[in-house]
Amino acid sequence: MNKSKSSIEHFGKFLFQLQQLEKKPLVFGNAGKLTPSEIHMIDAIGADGGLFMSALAKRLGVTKGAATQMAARLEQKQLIVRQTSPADSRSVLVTLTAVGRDAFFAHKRLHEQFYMELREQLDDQEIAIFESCIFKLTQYLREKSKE
Amino acid sequence: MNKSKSSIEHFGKFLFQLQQLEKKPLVFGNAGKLTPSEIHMIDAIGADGGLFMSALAKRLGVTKGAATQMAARLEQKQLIVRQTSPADSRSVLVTLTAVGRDAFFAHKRLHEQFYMELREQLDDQEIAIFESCIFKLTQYLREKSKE
DNA sequence: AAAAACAAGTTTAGTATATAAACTAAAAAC
DNA sequence: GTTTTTAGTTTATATACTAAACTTGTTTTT
Repeated sequence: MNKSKSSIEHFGKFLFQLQQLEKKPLVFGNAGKLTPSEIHMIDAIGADGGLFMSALAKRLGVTKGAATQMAARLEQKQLIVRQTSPADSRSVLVTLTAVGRDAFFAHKRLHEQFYMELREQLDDQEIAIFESCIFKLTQYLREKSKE
Repeated sequence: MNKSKSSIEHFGKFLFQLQQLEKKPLVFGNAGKLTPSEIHMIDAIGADGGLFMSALAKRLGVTKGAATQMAARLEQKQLIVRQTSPADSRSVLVTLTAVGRDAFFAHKRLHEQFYMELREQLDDQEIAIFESCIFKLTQYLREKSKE
């Protein structure tokens, strides 16, 4: 029980440390400084190759209104393009511009590099089990959120 | 390489899922609804048994100004007490009231219960290795942030 | 001991990010 | 063809934060 108490504290601290790393605006490629929320939206769009506003909002876990505002800002910065769908003129398809894609890849590389650094702290068996734990927990949380 | 690509995505998703869980205000004990930042400050104070404003700000990873504002709100809600130190009249010692402690313990129980749920998804070996990984990574990030 | 430097905390103005609710317009259902 | 649903936007408001100026109290320097 004492052991588990200490573990939960380490877990909490780990999450806190990760959060702190993503707090301040950073430069991504030649897109200039982007806030965490901005690059987060860029990332969601880039990972999908383009999506509609509703799907984007859902993926980011925010309301459609919030997504609209952020998308307006990114469009003004010329990192994304919004175009109404020919099939359904209510729908708005969001895609990255060349500069947006540049930011997307810069961010992706940064994350990959960071994740590799983390992996270097562990041995092969630890990596294998750690990653399988993450996968299981992700599945569990997904099921749980459906309830 | 394909395996590792998928792992980083699961890791990212896991962190996102955890973040989503702590987004909306919740009721803690008889302290009423508290926002994530409010309960976070309560947690930091309760875990220490009381601390000074600077230490509190540092622990939360925010500026002293931000800590002052949040503390003012929690004091108004009668969850904490601020008193100037007799040793150094510039320093302000922050402690929890009875209601604040109640919120602290309610939050702690919630976290413990959640962490137990996560553990139930894993077998004994996985738990042992997962927790040792978390510990190692926490240590690594701490060293890294000192640079 | 007086002046300068430093430290603890607060205040203020501004910014980022979000929600909720009212709204417009298009599509689907009946 | 009217009603309902869906997609997205707008607006007003709230939260949480920072940076910088500030006040007050404590050290340090000379």
